[in-house]
Amino acid sequence: MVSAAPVAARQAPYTAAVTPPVPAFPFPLPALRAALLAWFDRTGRALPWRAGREGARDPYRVWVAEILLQQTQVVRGQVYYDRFLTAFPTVQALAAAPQEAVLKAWEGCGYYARARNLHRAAQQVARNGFPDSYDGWLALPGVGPYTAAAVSSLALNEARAVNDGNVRRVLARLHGEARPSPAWVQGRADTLLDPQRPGAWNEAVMDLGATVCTPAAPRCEVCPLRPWCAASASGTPAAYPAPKVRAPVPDVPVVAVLIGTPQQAVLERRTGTLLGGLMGLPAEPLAAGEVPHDALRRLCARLNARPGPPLGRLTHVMTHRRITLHLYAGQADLPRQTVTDAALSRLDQKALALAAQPTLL
DNA sequence: AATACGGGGAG
DNA sequence: CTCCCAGTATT
Repeated sequence: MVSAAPVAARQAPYTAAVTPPVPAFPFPLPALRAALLAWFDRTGRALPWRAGREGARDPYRVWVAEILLQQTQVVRGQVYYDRFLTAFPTVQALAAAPQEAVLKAWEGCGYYARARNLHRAAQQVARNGFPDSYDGWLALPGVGPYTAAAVSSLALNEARAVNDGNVRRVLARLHGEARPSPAWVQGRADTLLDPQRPGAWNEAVMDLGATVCTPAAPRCEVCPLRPWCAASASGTPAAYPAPKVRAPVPDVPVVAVLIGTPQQAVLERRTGTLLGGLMGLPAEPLAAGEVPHDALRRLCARLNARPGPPLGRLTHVMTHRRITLHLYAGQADLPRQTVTDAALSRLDQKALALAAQPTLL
């Protein structure tokens, strides 16, 4: 029912400081804004990072929360938020901490580049002070268009519209758009944003998406935007937006070795983008057609260790990998670490738990 | 425009 | 099982 707004030719996606031209806007903007903000003022969630005056929140707390909440549901982010703020109450404390301590606080939360970038950015902020604009925030590592809009609207009262999964779904349904492009969503969000209360508006749209305009079974009966919603009128609101096509998840066999005990073990620091910076049991992916025991010999040769008996097998699903880990014992005269002191991925936590329960399987 | 990047909740 | 989550960096 609604045609996509034309995108300005040279405008970079995501950075839409300028609203793309919108043809005849289909809603009465003041009434729609008033309806959603009234709903938000009545039923908005009381979350720990929402303390402080509207539009003048503590930038450090807002920032940490927004990084933690990237691709992470609020209930889970809240646990890590409390843990992280206790460990690093100020940006100075975060900047002064070693990376291992930061990753330990992030342990199990996933997407560990968030923690590495946040730590690096904190060192810039401790030196230069907090950015005073959307563009300043955007320049920090780990801060993209979403986070820059969130922090600048919530802490600086800057009129910037966030574009996250909630906003995408709410606007796709409101307009009846099945395949909203990022630029389309940003344009609509910019138009809708209440410039008088940008922070509250952003939180209101996200709250609506999280609690009412949910992916599978939206509760249109209680939605303050129902009078204007094309998807609700269609009778099948859950059909908007259409599901994203996802690449199949490959199966990746891996061999790992436990040298020592599940409590005191030889650990390696992972490098690269996958689990980079975390510690873990020495491990190697199997080559094509290789059997686990041959990979174990290769791994042990690298470590100068002697291969031992199998301890078990486990599977671990990540977003884009399904790992089958074959765990063996090994012997070597190498320094061990107390595993509870190290920052480990869930995969390594599972492997150590498996080794501690050798009767299973 | 596609892909890599964790882990878990909800249906 | 599938789909999604207060996204970002890299290609």
